[in-house]
Amino acid sequence: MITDASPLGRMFETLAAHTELEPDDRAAVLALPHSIRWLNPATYILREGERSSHCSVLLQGFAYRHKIVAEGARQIVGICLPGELLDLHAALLDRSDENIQSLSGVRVASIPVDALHRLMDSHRRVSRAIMARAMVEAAVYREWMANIGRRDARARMAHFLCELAVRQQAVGIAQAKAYELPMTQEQLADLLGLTSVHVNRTLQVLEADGLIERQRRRVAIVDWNALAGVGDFRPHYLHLGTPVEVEPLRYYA
Amino acid sequence: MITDASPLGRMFETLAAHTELEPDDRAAVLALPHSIRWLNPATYILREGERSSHCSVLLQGFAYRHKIVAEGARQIVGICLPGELLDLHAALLDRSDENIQSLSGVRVASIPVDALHRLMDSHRRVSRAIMARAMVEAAVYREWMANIGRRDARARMAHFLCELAVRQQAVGIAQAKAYELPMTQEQLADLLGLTSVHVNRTLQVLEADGLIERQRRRVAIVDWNALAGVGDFRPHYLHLGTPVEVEPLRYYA
DNA sequence: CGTTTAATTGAAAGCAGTCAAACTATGTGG
DNA sequence: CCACATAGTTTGACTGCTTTCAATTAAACG
Repeated sequence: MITDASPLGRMFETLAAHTELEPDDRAAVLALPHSIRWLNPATYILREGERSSHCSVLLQGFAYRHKIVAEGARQIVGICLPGELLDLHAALLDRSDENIQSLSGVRVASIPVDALHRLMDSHRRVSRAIMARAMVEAAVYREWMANIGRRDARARMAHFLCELAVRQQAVGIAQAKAYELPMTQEQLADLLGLTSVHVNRTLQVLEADGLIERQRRRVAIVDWNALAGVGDFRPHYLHLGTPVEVEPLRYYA
Repeated sequence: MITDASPLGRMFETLAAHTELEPDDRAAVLALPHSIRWLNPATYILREGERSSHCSVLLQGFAYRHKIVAEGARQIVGICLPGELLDLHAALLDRSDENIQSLSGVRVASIPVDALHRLMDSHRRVSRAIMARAMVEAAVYREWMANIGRRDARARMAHFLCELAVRQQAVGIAQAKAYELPMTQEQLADLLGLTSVHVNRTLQVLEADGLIERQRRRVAIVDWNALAGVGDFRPHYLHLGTPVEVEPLRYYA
């Protein structure tokens, strides 16, 4: 439960999800200097090639990571949810190799890189927690690679829908029975390594088969077990200590 | 130049490549308790689902990370070169979500997780260096995702061949003019999200076009610029401070 | 409301997959 | 040193999932 009013509270919860943290760790995280911005949808938070002196924490809304390859094709390489530290690599490497862009309207906190380094130097458990988060992020990258490289369109889509459901529930922003999918079909296509036309057809098949229902930008997973089966979805790679309870999702409760 | 005889010397060099480290950092890394094993090709170093109390450092030879999806299809999600810390996630998360297997015969050092934690707690620069390496690893994951998701077979293969050339040169194990590709075409296929049949045909085309030459398990990049062009290869995502000099590679000369 | 953006549909083409067989190394034991 | 076994590479014919191209419909927006 996130009962905390501090902007960075959710970030702390995210860190504490994988590593045991103490009250003084919490105090140190919440005490990080930061400035908060509201950004419109589709705003760049970080650009490829950019050098930056601040790290961004996503407080509210969704963001995504993407890369542009030759001929302008785009691959979305990650979806970011509230509580996540978006660009730790900015603190540790030279220039960014990816773009990060808001998907919805977002609230973002900027933390000076120096402050983050001081925090990690002084609080070993926090440092470890941040590292653990980075490990989870890498695990998700690996799973996506397997998803794109070795599953067909139907399975890819099913897998992604399951992942997003679980992750949204894990941070407590899914309404349990259905969730928001704040993406166009073109974005979904760029995420799954497909074309938007094929994404459209794939979604229709999943709906026709009674696995999901769609309504605007919302998705309801009608038959969780079937969808997870189709997508070969096993959530262990998300490293959520206690498996999140994933009950069948429905529009109509 | 790696003029160091200590087994962990190469690991230190790898860490120092992205973060400035001091002599006492070096001493601390080299002082890590460890045991060394020789492993045959195709030996598992880590298995999915496994919990482990040690971290492995690859000292010599090649290894690869992979995941198995439904119906037994395999996706290779990473190639590991000497000097790399293979399974930091073992130290920070519960169970492994991937398999790590030797490609060639390898020499591996096992370091107790506790010792690694103590090192990171006491040496902030080393801790930062390890984190930076993890960031680079993640950057490679992202690039591979873009490679698999948004490039055709020809470009995918070209990109991978370029990456491996640069990375091998970066750790000083490529003979500059040509390098070892210690993989079967089936493994290449599982890495690129293709079939072995198509990998075979793709390699033949690259050779016929005069971009590469093949001989056993060795590859020679005949026309670097052309190959990098075909593969849309830009090495910035490898975050090698000073760009590695990549001269055209040839067998002869 | 008109305008723009996103979703949907149909038909045709193509890149890569599948299946099966032949060929080439490499290695082993007699 | 050769016969056989095994693993990996190569080739051909055919199939098919996904893309491409184009046009239409629906939704979102100011």
